Amino acid sequence: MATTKYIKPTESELEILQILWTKGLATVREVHEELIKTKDAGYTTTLKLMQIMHEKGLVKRDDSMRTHVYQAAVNKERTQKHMLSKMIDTLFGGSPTQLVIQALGDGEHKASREELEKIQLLLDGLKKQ
Amino acid sequence: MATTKYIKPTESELEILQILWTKGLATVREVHEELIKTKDAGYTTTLKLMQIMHEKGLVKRDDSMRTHVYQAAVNKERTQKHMLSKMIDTLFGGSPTQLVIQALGDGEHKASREELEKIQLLLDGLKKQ
DNA sequence: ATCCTTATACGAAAATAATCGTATATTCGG
DNA sequence: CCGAATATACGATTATTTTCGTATAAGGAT
Repeated sequence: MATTKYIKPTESELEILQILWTKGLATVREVHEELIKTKDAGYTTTLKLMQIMHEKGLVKRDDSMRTHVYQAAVNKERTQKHMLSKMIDTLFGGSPTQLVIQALGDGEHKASREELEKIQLLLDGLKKQ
Repeated sequence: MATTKYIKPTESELEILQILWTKGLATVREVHEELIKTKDAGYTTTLKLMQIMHEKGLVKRDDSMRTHVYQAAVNKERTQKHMLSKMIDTLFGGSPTQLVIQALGDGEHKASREELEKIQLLLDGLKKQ
C-alpha cells in the first residue's frame, strides 16, 4: 500500500510540526522554547504532546540518548495540502479562487513583489493548460 | 467598541455556517438535510449545535413561530479571513504566497479560466502598489 | 558521594466538542 | 377530537484535546 492512513494533526500538533519542519531535528526542550514565544504552556505539556505525536506516527525520534531527538515524520507539503483542501471545502464552498483572493488581500500578511512574481509565474503556467 | 470579541467556530459550526451563508435563511430541518448529504448525524445533534451557536452569537434566529428560522450572525469574509490568517501562521510560516501556490496547485479543486482571470486582475492590482 | 538541574514516563484532571435520548408542545390529516 | 409527525428544550454521556502533577532516573558540579 502506497498511502498510509492520513492522520489529522490537532491545532497544537500543527504548531509543533511547524517548528520541526523548520528545525529538522530538535529536542523537546528546543521545541518548547520556541513554542512559548507564542503561547504559554508548561514543559511537561509539550513533552506529553510530542509523546502522543510519536504514538500517532506524526514524529520520529532517536531515543538512544537520554535526551531524545525528534523530527517530523509527516511531509510538510502533503499536510498543508490536506488542511488547505479541507478548508476550501468547508469554508470556501469548494472554490480555491475565493481562498486565493482572500489570502492575497490579507493585510496582515502582505506579499512582497518577489512573491507576487512567483505567483505570476505559477498563474502563467496554469493559464497555458 | 467597534469590534466584538471574535468567536472561533468549531469544525461542525463552520459546516453549518457555510450552509447558512449560502441559504441566507434556513430552519434546523433544512440545515440538517443539507448536512447529512456529507456526514451523518441525528437531527437533535444538529439542533443542539445550532442552539449552542445561538448562545455564542454565531447565528441569529427568529423564534416567533414554532419552527425557528436561523441565519448567520457572523460575516463570511471576516470569518474566512480569520481562519486563513491563522492557517498562514500555523501552517505556512506566515507566508501567504506558499499558501496561494499550494491552493492553486491543488488538483482536487482546479480553478477555471474565468477564475484564473479574476486572480490575475487582483494580482495586477497588487503589483501596482 | 551528594545535591541540583534536567530528562522521560505516565496517570489523570480539566477543558472542549460532539452526540443523542427523552420530555414536552404544536400542528396536521382524517 | 385523536394519533402520527415534527418542533424545541435540555440534561447527560461520550469522545477528543490539552494541561499538568508526580515519580523516577541520569548527569553535572562541587
